Amino acid sequence: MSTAPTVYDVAERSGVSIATVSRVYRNPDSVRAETRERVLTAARELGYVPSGNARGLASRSTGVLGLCFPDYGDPDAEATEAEDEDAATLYSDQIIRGMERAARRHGYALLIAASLKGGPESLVAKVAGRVDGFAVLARTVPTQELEVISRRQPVVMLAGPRENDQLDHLDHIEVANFDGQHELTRHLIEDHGLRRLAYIGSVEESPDVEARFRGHLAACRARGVDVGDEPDLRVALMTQAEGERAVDALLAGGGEPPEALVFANDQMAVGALHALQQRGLRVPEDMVVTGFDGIPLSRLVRPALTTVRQPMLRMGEEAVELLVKRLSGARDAEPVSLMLPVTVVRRGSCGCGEKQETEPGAR
Amino acid sequence: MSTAPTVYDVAERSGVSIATVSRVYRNPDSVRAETRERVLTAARELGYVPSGNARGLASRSTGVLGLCFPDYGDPDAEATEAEDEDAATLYSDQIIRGMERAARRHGYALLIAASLKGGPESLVAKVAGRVDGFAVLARTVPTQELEVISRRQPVVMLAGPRENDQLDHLDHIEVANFDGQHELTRHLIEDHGLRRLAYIGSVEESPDVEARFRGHLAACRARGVDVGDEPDLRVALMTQAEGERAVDALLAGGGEPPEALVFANDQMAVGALHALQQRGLRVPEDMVVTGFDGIPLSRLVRPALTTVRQPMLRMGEEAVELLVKRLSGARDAEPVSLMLPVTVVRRGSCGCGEKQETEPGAR
DNA sequence: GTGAAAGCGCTAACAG
DNA sequence: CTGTTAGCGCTTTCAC
Repeated sequence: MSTAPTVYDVAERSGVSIATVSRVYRNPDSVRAETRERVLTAARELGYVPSGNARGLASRSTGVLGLCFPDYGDPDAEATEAEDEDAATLYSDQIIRGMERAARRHGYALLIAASLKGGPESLVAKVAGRVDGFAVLARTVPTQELEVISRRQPVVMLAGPRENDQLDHLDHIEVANFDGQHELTRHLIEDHGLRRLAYIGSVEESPDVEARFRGHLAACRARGVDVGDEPDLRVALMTQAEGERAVDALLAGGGEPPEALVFANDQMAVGALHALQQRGLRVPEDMVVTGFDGIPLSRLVRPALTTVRQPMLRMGEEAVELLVKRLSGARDAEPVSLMLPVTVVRRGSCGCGEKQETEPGAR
Repeated sequence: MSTAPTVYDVAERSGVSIATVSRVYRNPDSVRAETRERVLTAARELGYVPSGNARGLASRSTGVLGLCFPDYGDPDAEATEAEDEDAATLYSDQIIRGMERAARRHGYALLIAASLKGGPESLVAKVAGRVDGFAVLARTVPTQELEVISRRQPVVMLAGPRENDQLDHLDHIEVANFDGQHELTRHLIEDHGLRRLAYIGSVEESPDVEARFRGHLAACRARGVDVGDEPDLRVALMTQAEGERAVDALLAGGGEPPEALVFANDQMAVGALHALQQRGLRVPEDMVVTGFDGIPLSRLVRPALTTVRQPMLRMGEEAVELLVKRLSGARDAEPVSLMLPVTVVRRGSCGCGEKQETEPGAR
């Protein structure tokens, strides 16, 4: 593999100038058909492929959009190609797919990178330097670094609430966590007449998870249902295993057991379903269970899980739309903030037989 | 957003030369600590982000690996955010995840793009021009184009058999389709004593799917089981819906019904499970069903599906390893061809109660 | 340890 | 329609 051929080589071989070679690729119609063919032939013979870098440099644009997401779990932990895979199939994969799809529609490719740590040269910087604009999953990147970068190119922040500090000039997309949980809890209280609800959250300080809990709180309080300021239980990881453990913890103590277990995500809820089954408790007759996220698994378990579906795919698409909009003119427009509506999916685990969907008031 | 600051701006502001600014980013230790700080400070104040393009141009490398995959389904068909999503979650998503993970380990980012059609400037060319090397899912890209590109940079071909023609210098990773199906069919015949097997394939000319059928054939013939030269049925799409239809087609005709339905993928098999259930037929008592792929759904359906699990995640990882190896020296080494072993997963749908796994002879 | 200068391969006016 | 000419922003010897 010698040195790759350049426009000069192609130009020389086809007897035209480099400008013409360039035109053939950028705007074929602006070159006479015959000339074009000569150039293309020469290029083929030489094995010429235009350098994206040189192009980007000269034209100040890359035709690539980016996505930075957190490094879920360490890459060396060879996950058992079965169990955990489903779990991870959530967030980032869906967003990636949504972005890829939308990007393609607009003629962009997608550059993805999970966070790495490094010297002055961090992940974002690397991505930022190679794309026209990018999306960041909340809390993936140091605020200050993002601030600097976002001064130079469009960035959209995904999930999480709008950052309080200096990032308020970024476009931003979040999901109606509060509304979703609020509606779900309301449903349990009003439609199913439940009063003793146990909420299982996470110790992790995720704004999204917190918003869900606040939705739960609000729904309870508005209806005089007894509820503390804190989740009844906070787990470390929000996994199925933790969900199973949660059941033990909540049913172990004396006193009257709850009528419903309201989980902050589907994974835990699924784990709970297992644990409950093993204890010989029926869902929903003996105990109602609900989740949050709407992962594929949620509708496959028995009973199917009542949950709140997050539109992650759509989030990815919207992110691209926002970026594309900025890139085509509206660079200095006011920052946009989208709140994507969620869907409450009522299924067997709360006692609703047929699947029903509700979309709580999204703004 | 004015013009982005460059090394010159940073150099001027910090009172050093552009060379020093460059060094601070490429090799921090080669610059005196004090100087380095001055530069970094200036950079921060200015909002400087190194241009990946300029870097790539100057250093002839991008730090990015690529993946081209086919455009499954049209992007405008807003899939019902539930049904079809699971299906698509297969192939490309898993590969993407595997590649991303491995790429990250090696300090690379990943550029992904689904096929688009376009002028002389096709998808691959775009990707190729922006990465140091890339993987292509078989049959995503015109052979000739690939041939040209692969003369200039490492390319690894994923799935599909090694292309016969001029692409035999590419590294190549495939999955043991033949072995996997062979072992599965053998299992049905020898361990379950079945003799009347119906194979459901695809009209599409996929080499992978063909290899599976050949594995089936070989297993049958070696044991004197009656089987034709062609699948008993070829469907158009390999979807759940087609799987349901297949059941109708195969059970409609007079004559003795088959004892087992051997599907070329899991999707169809799952559809068949539904259809069978609706007809009041029990699986596996009345009819054995098997799939191929090992999608998450396969272990969630009831009865759980006996299938052959493909290591797509690993394929992504191996692809990156191959690329990295080429990029770090072994550019002219002999082309490598990997055959990844598959795993036969015995579950309820063939009559095996407990889950058992077998890895047929992979080379 | 730091500076000067020469490109990397391409696009983009501007002439012809 | 095609050629000429400047850069685009950074890395990289080679001196100092």
